[in-house]
Amino acid sequence: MFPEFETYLKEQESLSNDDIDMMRVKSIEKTLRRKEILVHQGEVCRYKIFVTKGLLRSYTTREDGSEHIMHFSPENTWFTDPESFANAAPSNYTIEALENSEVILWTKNDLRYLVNSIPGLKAYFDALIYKAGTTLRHRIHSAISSTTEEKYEEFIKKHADIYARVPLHMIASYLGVTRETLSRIRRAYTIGK
Amino acid sequence: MFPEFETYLKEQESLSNDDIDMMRVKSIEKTLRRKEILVHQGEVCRYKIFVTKGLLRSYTTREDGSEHIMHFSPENTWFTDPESFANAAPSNYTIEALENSEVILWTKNDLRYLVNSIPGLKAYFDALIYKAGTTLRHRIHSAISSTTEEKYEEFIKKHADIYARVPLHMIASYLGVTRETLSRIRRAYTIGK
DNA sequence: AAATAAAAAGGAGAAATGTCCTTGTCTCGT
DNA sequence: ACGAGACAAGGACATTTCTCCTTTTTATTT
Repeated sequence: MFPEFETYLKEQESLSNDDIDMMRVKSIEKTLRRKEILVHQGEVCRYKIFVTKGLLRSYTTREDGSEHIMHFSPENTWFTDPESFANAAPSNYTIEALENSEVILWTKNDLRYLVNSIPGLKAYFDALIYKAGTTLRHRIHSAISSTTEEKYEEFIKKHADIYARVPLHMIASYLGVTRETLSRIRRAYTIGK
Repeated sequence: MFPEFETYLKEQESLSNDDIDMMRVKSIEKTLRRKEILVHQGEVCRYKIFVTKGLLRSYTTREDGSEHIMHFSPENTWFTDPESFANAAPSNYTIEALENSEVILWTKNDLRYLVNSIPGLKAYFDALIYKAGTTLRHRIHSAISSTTEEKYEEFIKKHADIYARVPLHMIASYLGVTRETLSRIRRAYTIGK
């Protein structure tokens, strides 16, 4: 579990073995079964998460029972609820494993310590935050300006890996439409080649 | 123009007069008339912008001529196109003054120099980026999970200042619906008190 | 102050989406 | 390997939104 993380991180950022060891000491390894929930809506998301294997999602449930998926996080990605994690506030989201997964966790305090101790780690996370911001802005622009068909088409192009691994109704939920609408879009889309 | 900025910034972050002077030296003051465009779609957004007076917006224009508003930036807020600014890439957005406005500009190089020279400035911008991220995530969640009426209601509550200053068709554009739809929502909303 | 432009509301029909339902297939867990 | 549950597709109808249009009101400019 940690070896996969080590391999990945060394590709991303040049870190010494000592640096990696510091991160290992503070890390918590966890195995999740499919459908297992890591953070329940209303709980504090105490961890920054690195997914070494499998796939997580975060979603909210409204009063009427409808689910709305905020994010998919496959292997070799970082994940958390930033608002809950940063402020130790109850999370609006449920974080669930969609496949049998393996994750590494760090608490906020430990992560702060690591960022202060390991040169380059702050810059690494800053770059990730910048990229995440780009993605968020793009998703907003798409939400307000694209047709459902365009959103679907972009999703399967940009997230072919996720598309192949999650049920369609979750893609519909991520895009903000019902599964029936997505089904209609797909019909028209496949016929139109 | 700069005095307003100085007043604002000193409230936000404890900076020495020397720090402020450094920022002043690198700053570019600019006055914009209503409807004047600061960055055209396709141009590089070379500046990080602080609005001391007035109101800016960023928007895209699609092939069919429809406009989609990404952001409103009133006085005492920072603004730029992060993707264009960071990478010196052509911007997808047009940045336009909606009122006669006054802005202060810094280039990327100058800002990098300032952030490296002024203690606390990096942390200040980091905090702004975090808050912006929270806003973006909230807007996405709203886009995929709220009804148009809920989006409208939230907008006028959270952005009462903007609501009072921009035409309704721009709010519709920001929310991702046509002005006719917004008009209908408002009718139902006002009747339902 | 008058002339011009912009903004808002509303109507009517078309298109898209949501809702509720059934059916057939697939998949997962035991 | 089997059975229960999840998933996908599609039909039918209701609702929402879009599109195109006119009319009235409000702002802006000269």
